Amino acid sequence: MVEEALTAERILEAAEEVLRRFGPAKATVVDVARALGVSHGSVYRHFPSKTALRDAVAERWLTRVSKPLAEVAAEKGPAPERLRRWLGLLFELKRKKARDEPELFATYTNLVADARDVVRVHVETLAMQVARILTDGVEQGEFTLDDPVTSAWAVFHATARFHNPIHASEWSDPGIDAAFEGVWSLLRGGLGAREAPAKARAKPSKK
Amino acid sequence: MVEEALTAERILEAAEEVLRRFGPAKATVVDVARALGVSHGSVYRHFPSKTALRDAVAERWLTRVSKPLAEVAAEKGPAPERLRRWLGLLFELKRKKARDEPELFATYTNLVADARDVVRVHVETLAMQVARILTDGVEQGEFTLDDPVTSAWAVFHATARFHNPIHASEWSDPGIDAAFEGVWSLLRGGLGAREAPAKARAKPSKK
DNA sequence: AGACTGACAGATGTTGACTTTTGTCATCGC
DNA sequence: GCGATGACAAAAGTCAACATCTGTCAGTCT
Repeated sequence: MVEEALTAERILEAAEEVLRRFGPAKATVVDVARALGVSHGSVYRHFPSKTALRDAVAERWLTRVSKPLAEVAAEKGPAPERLRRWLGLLFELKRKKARDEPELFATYTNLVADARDVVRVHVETLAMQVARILTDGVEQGEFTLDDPVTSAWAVFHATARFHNPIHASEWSDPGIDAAFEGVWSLLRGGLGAREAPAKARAKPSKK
Repeated sequence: MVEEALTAERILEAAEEVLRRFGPAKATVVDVARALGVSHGSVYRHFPSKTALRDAVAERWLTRVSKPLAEVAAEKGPAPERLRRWLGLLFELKRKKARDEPELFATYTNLVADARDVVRVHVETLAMQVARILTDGVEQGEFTLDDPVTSAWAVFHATARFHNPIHASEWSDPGIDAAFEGVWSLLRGGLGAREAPAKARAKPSKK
């Protein structure tokens, strides 16, 4: 009988399923191995530690968050509206994960608390997406900014309440959407947002 | 021999000292009573529960935070500079507390996690101080705002990273002051900050 | 009579013996 | 030889017996 080869990919799928079922507190490497019908020693042939396995699961999962955001960031339209949609989508995605996949979300929250590398990379990816939108906006004359990267981080910090899982318990507060509106409107002003001048549409003027 | 009467005030002092020594996890009502040389039953004559006692200690402590801030909020000078100083002082005070009084700070962090009333009042007090500065700024023609109270809350949410104790572990990061600068500069723009027009100094124009 | 006590019940926390889990590695089978 | 195994040591987690703590109240002292 042909057994399917044990690959990192298959382990990740099984691990995600096990995490989804038992949560980060109860899921063990033995559970993952059992789901695959192998010994737990075999899992250690593909991942150096349980932590590495958990990080890898989280990384896949975080990529599924940042991919739709990357699409928005790469759009061509007006930057202020795009940034608004991007931030709204980020908040919406995180909230949805927290609601619909509480066990995987708990795994992510643990990673954030540990300040693990996966999270740093994820956050940097997102900040660079914001920076891209801001740069577009500056080129299109819609934003007034000295340094889009610094501003991108500032936007990220200022909206922490709406995407950092440490604040997840506040996401069901009744006033949270109004709070988001308030912060957004402050940020839009802080970025010097205005209608793109018609001339800038055709060809951005120098500097 | 004349024993000093057992008052709520004396209990609070002893409780604060006990909390400072043992932290919120280890301090007991019996410890507080022992420090005062009375039975723990007597403490319950003045506070209905351990929680109420802890809240009362935290309230005293939080007042010591918000009082110097209230002084800054009540100053007369230019509002943008005043807001900047107010936010900087808030951040500085919280960081100092976290560094110098870790046990009392842990008590406060627990209260925040429990979403207790004392904290809600503290946060509302602070937001109203911000609102006051913003209102002054609008009257002096230094800010452009539809609704200073909404903006005050937005400022508060956007700066959560720099005063919410849930983020205390990030306050020793090397980049934290730069992050604060970045967020501040975004906020200042978002408030429509500008030099106060000379005419406004004498008498604010209507609306 | 009112402030305080101390014994008490139920809730909460601690301890330590025991179980499970993580991670390693010599060995196996294809 | 390569991937997998399973026996093993060390680390971490469980759980029940035990200890402490919270909150109450009948009763003492002044």
